[in-house]
Amino acid sequence: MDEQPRLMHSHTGVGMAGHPGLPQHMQEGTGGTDGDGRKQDIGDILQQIMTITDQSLDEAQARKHALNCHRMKPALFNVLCEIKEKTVLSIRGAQEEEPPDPQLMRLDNMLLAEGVSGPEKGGGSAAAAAAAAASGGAGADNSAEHSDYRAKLSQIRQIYHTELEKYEQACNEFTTHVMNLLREQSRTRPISPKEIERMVSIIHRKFSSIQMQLKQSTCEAVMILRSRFLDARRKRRNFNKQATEILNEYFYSHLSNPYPSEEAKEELAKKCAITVAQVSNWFGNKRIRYKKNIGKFQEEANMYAARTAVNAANASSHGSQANSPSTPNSAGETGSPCPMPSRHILTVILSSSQLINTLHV
DNA sequence: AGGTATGATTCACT
DNA sequence: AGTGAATCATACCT
Repeated sequence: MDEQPRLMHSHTGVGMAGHPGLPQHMQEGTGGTDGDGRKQDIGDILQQIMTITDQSLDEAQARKHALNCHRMKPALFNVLCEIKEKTVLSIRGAQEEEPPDPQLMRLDNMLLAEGVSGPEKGGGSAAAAAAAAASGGAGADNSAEHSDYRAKLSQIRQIYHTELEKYEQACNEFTTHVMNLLREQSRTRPISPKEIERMVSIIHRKFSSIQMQLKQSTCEAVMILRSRFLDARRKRRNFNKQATEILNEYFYSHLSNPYPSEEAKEELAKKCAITVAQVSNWFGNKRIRYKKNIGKFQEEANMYAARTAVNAANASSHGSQANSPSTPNSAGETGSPCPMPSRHILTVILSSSQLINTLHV
């Protein structure tokens, strides 16, 4: 039992000499007239604590109760809390109150912008709308894709919120559990409310780092979704054969001036089931590629010229109009209807189209 | 796998 | 705003 005075000494030593801000009740104990009596009290308590594990459960329970009711218990408790505060906990204290994490803020902003967090938007995210506008207006095929996009986005949103709720619930449950545990333990070991508070903040920090991971993976999922659904370049599909033929037919029948008017573009777009912007793109590409390599397109040009001629001949023989979009045609177009036998038309048009081709360099 | 075709994008120009 | 030119990124073909 000679360990007891040593313990005593160490506690009083650290608490009083090393820490001038010690509570009044303990300061009195150092040199007061009843100092010996209080020393005796504390020694008594400590001895009871040291031997409590050797006792039977009932005995220990009774002793615990007796200890809790001891008149010196609150004082000892306070001192031990304070010592703990000034030694172990003060080291961790420095890293508290960190500023809001910029990365977390970025993630939050992005989730908000994409419509994952925050209030649900009825018409999809702003990003989706912007992407739709950028890709040349609302095409007929676009709307289907966007509804698919929205469905997938809301799926992500739902998962995100479910997980977030789960984490929050788990965090609250765990915090309550730990707080109860610490409160319970604070009866037998020195745990100050401040320490409980600190523990709670540690738990919250841990859980918020898990939340950050969730946010990060949600952001990644949204990015992948966006790139898959909204980046038109990635989603490039060749126009169907019929659409290409309609466009080519127009192009080669207006080879001298392959610049469809706005109305003509709209008509072509309608016929081909593509957007006006796509028609413009197509003509832009076609003009430049044709000009760059006329030789390569010669055969194609002849083929379409012939086809247009046949159409024209058929149309004239049936007394009806040709089936091509109305356009501001310039003089000398190859596809103008004329009352000639189709065979003659064919040869004339073939040669005229070749002539135009050669002039068009 | 590599080459070619093709639709989209970007930028400069008018 | 419309266009030409260059370029990108994917689809398609061999």
